[in-house]
Amino acid sequence: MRILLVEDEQGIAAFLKQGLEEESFAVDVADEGKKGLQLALSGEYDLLLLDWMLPGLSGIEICRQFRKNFQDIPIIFLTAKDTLDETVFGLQSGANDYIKKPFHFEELLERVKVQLRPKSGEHSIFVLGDITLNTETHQVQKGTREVSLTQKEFALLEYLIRNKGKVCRRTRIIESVWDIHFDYNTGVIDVYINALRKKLMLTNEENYIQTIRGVGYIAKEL
Amino acid sequence: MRILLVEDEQGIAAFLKQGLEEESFAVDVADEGKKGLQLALSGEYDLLLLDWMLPGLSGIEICRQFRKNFQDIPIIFLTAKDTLDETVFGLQSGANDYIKKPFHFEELLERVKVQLRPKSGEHSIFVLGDITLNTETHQVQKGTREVSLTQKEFALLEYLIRNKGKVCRRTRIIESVWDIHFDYNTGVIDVYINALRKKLMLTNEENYIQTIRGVGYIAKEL
DNA sequence: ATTTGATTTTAAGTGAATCTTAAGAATCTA
DNA sequence: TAGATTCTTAAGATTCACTTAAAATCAAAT
Repeated sequence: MRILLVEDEQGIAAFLKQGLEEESFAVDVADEGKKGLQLALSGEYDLLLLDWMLPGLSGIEICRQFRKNFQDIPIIFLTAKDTLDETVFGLQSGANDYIKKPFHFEELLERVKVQLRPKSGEHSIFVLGDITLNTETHQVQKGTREVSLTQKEFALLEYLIRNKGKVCRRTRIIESVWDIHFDYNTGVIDVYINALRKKLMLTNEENYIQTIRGVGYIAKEL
Repeated sequence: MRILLVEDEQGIAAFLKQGLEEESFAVDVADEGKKGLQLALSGEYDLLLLDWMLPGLSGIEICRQFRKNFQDIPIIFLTAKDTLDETVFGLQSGANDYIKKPFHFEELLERVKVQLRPKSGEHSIFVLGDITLNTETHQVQKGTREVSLTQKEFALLEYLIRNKGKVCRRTRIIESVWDIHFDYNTGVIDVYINALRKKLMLTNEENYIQTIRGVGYIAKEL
């Protein structure tokens, strides 16, 4: 799930970005209104987090313009304002929810998940054969054995399992897991696939992660 | 309240399902171990009733695997076995109660209700290996030795133990223990983890508090 | 109000784990 | 079989956690 965060305060932006990424969202940050709108309109995001007060365009203005083209993408406002008027105004302009600063990250996360729920039915536990991956606790098990994965290994496995049964192209993988958007000619993926297969002890009879030559990989049950 | 019943004997399953539904529980039945675990992991249940002997996975195996992801959901075993050994084994693997077949439905119902009773007066003593932490008296012991902790040290240890077995992310820790919601890039956690390990004299063989690089820490028994 | 001692936080150097790159070996496809 | 793609390994770069010490903050007592 891709989230666009438009927020000018460095600290808040960094904090939210990290927190959300730990929850395995892909987060891009714009620190200024105009750029925010531009990115938003690229259509690559599943959810928008907009600060209310922004240099350039205000959050509300972004919201209104964005809604002209995208009706279904949820928008959540981060706002220091709490007067009814303003809030109503915000919701009228097409936002789905708002949250007052200062807020607990938990609370934001909760609302983000609520907004995304209908689409993804988000469960924090994913299963692939006898492999379970828990995004909540960041733990992976193969059968009864606990497998310890590094961050990148975990992120890659999560991506594959989330797309279980679908072919995952290398370009997509590198975009989602590594956040690299150009320059795909790197061998990282291979290295990490290798690491995963090793740690999960996948054999030829139990090749939950198969390679599709020239395209990418696919995770599937046997 | 949703209950998952994993029981292979048709008759018993139907009997219990009906009885519990009359008490207005929502009951799902799995007649086989593997399916049982799968359903359990969906996270939709408030209580698990597990038969001891099952085709596929044994009840105990389900219990153990389930516990890795869900610490707070009560589990009751239905068992024909009554030797002390086996029962102890069951409770050790994470069950909250067990009931010997044959049993009166009333009795089962009673125990179910006990387990679901709103957690009143929160347990004040938490245990991690040979470490005990008493929120009532604010005391901590390692084995027989009393360990004196400062407020923050205590708060951190309490947080970790309350979430025993789960990975605690740094952002969560800093939110819950320090109440810091932005600007998390501080080294405090490291310093305090260090202090705890020192005061508790945790060695490499006895590392109740393990670090998950890039993510956070986990408190767990060995 | 000032001092003192304890606690909490910041900061910085060090070391270890992880990430990335690169290159040769193995495998697949045309 | 040749060329391309993927696998595997190892080494260099980088990031992150550990540790220590010192600064800042807080609380109690004079």
